[in-house]
Amino acid sequence: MAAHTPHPTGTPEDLGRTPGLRERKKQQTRDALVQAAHVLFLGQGFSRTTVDEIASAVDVSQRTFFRYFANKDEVALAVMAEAEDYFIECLRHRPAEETPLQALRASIVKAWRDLGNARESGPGSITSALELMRMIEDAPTLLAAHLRRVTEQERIVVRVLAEREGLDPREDLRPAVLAAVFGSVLRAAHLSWTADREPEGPEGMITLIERHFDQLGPALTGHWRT
Amino acid sequence: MAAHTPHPTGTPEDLGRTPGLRERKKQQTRDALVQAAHVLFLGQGFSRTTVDEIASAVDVSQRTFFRYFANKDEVALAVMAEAEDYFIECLRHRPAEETPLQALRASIVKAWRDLGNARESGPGSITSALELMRMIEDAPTLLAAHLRRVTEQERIVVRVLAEREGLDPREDLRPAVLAAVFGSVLRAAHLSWTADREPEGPEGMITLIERHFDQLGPALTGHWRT
DNA sequence: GCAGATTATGTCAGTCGCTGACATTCGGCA
DNA sequence: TGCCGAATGTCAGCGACTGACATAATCTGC
Repeated sequence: MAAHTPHPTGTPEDLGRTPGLRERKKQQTRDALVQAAHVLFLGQGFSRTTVDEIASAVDVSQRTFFRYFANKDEVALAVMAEAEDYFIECLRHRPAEETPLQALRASIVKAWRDLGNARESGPGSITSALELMRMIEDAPTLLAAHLRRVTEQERIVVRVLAEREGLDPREDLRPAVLAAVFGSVLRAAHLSWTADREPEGPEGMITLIERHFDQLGPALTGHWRT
Repeated sequence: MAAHTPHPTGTPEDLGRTPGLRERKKQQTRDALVQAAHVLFLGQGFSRTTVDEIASAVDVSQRTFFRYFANKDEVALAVMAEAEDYFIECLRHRPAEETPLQALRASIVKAWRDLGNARESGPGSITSALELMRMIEDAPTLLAAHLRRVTEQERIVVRVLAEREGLDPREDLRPAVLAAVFGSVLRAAHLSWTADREPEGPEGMITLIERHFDQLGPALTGHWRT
């Protein structure tokens, strides 16, 4: 809103900083679409909200909506997508001394915590993402789309892990296996979250994730009956 | 076609064995739909096949198709659904001495092997299921639907494991975690299968699954660089 | 066998998600 | 100011899916 840059085409360091009016307006309508969709979804449910409603709430045509988002699912998952990207960023900057599993666990906890401390409310807030997760579970197509996104993220995790440890993911199966296991533990934690319906915020989610990670060893080894 | 039962309402043991003409015809058209869909999908791709085509190939109305299958994805995944059910059956009959992880691994191997040895070809054959898996990967909505099915299966696995070991899955997280890990290892193996494009049949898939399971321990523990 | 209750199926109209094609408007830039 | 390209609107259309109602087929008791 408050533009602090007087000259549109200014000093060299302005390159990429002030993206120009056109770019700003695009980002603006994109954010507006996400926000409007979010409000409508939480208000009246995902399936009972039509794309036309979202579009006309922002006063753009339906066609324009589909130029920003490939489908209705995408606008719903846009908020979570940011969080996922941030997690990847965290993973890339973990110290090399950590084991791969430690690095993954530390990254996801850091990602949740940072995002939780950052914006408290608004369209991109973490509480919004948590509300979204509840919604996902009872919208079949949305859940499906979300799972697909998760698997795409897993592929990235495989690549990052392989780079980090300096090995070829096609020869060594460990990156793929660990990425898959990591993703599945997270999903189990998420399911637990939506099922138990604990009202705590991001910190509640973090402890849930930690609890599930702690069960990884016990779940895999030996008999369970004492 | 050749009716060997002279009396429609026959002996007591006929109850549930001969489901009546109506029920038989239903099963018949259902099978025909699955088969026709399968042929069309593999021939011209999933997205380029319309429901109308499938329906008219079996000479029923589109509306009837949707009374058998909730959506286009479902008819594509119908074949794999049988295999999944059989796996659950295998898991239920594993000896109690095995650890949960051993039981899961043995069940999936047995399921693939039995189904591989059973019907060599036909609409419900295992080779069909393998062909399907290739198709799933490049049909976004289909992949999404498949992933959703997988998570539903995981919930069942959680229940079976909890019963088997006699504990409450809401208190003890191990069933949920192990089920999730198991599912993720399988998905990694499946991805590997579709990526490497090894032409071997069910046995190839089995060895792939075993190889991935063998990497579970190594992937989770310690550093990877020697 | 035969009415009458059930149940599967067909037909039709309609909604919604999504896409291609073309015209129009608006920001970027000389 | 005037041109270029990008963003948007409009329109027509396809395909997945659904509700409502009519029709035809099975099943049931007699």
